[in-house]
Amino acid sequence: MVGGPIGDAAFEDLTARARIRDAAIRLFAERGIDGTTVRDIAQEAGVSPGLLRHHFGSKEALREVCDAYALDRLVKIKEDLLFEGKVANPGFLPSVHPTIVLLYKYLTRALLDGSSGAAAMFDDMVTLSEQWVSKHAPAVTEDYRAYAAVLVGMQSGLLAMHDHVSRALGVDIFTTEGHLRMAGALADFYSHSLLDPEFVTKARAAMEPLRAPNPPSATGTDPGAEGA
Amino acid sequence: MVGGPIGDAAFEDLTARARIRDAAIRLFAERGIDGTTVRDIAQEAGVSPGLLRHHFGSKEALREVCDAYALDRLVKIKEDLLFEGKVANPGFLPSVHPTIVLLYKYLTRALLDGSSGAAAMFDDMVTLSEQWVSKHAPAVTEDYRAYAAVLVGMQSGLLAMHDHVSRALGVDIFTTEGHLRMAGALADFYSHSLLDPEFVTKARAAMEPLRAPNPPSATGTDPGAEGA
DNA sequence: GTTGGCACTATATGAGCGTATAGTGGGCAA
DNA sequence: TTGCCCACTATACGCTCATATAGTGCCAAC
Repeated sequence: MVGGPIGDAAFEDLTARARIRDAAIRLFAERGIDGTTVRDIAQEAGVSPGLLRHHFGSKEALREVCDAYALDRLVKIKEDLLFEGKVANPGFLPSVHPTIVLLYKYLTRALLDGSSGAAAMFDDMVTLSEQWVSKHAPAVTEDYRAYAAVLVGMQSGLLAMHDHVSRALGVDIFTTEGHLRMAGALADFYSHSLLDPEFVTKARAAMEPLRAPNPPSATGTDPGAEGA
Repeated sequence: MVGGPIGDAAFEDLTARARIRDAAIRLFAERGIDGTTVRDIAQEAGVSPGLLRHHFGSKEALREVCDAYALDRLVKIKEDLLFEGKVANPGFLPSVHPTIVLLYKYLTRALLDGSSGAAAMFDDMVTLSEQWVSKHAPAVTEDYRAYAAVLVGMQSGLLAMHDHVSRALGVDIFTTEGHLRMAGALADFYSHSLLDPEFVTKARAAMEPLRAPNPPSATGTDPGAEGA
């Protein structure tokens, strides 16, 4: 059993504690930690602010519970999908999809706001990617660790830029249509080389002098600069 | 003339207005908008909170001035580098590097905190990338807009994940050493195909059914999932 | 030398925050 | 019936924030 979507149904069937936790995850995901007040959470959960304190002690403690719960929940869903063979079950994926979207939004926020649990997840993902790349695509780089860190950083960063990417695309990337469009572009990205290897070799050589002990770094290949 | 680094020298030579603006850019970049108080800014600039109000009217107005200034400053520096031929001038790049790093940090924050100026910059970068890709690498995708949006989203998102990437790498990516390491991985990323095109074609086909009108999107290729 | 204006400071105000605590009501054991 | 526990509410405290306003001193114009 994976449990219902965090967002909606069976609202009054949940214990107040669970309602508070779910409301917190929703609001934290949408507005960030500092952008959410305990009063907001209490109102969203339909309880008094005092009850939140009664159950969780403090906002920070509630947040840690949310971190752990979101991480755990996402792992469980993925296990169900991969090991319980529920991918084959049509209707399972659509049923958990809203929850997955919410959890990704929450964890992305947690990454930006600085949560130790999310940071550990990030590190795990880097290590897993590192192993995957060195095993399945060993020729792409000589520095697996840096490659993996950049890969995971760009993936999670892309989600962090959700609003801007959606705006540029004209469609929310968390809708089916938007997600497919983004996934298609990502697939292109991973399966084609954007830059001429020769050009890259030259650029690398041009940067080489900076590796000398003293002077600060270059900006010519600075990420976030112009398109390429 | 590009002006001195925002961060440090000639502190007391600047007008109070400029000191306040520079202090705000520094603190906003480091702690975010909401994480910075007008008292912090005033103290950092060595003036009273009242003077900040006198010159800028409100925190939000100050922020807009900072947005415009940071954008303008970065454009000017890039123009100097590209069109004034100052790239050739050794010593120019190292002299402006700290400022560039600061401006990137600031604009990344502005993107995350939601500034209209930064959003416009993002859109411009997407459009520029779109044009560049369709002209110089037309074979990589059929959907230039989505490709460009993802490209820019990942680049800026990577900077947004600065702390986590640096931690995973064991070195701050805004130092020379860290930057070179990250740039190297990025170069690998852009010049080699990570995934087998055949595998991608299959994955794309597997996702195709979702394009049907109704059901929500899939998660099998969800970005931010495991390494690949 | 006086006046006017402006950069600047000190201090006040009111809202909103997290947190604290006293109180209430209903169900359950004895 | 009595007593007690516990989920839950109402209210208040202390703090910090952005913002507002009254006041000060310098400097240039006349």
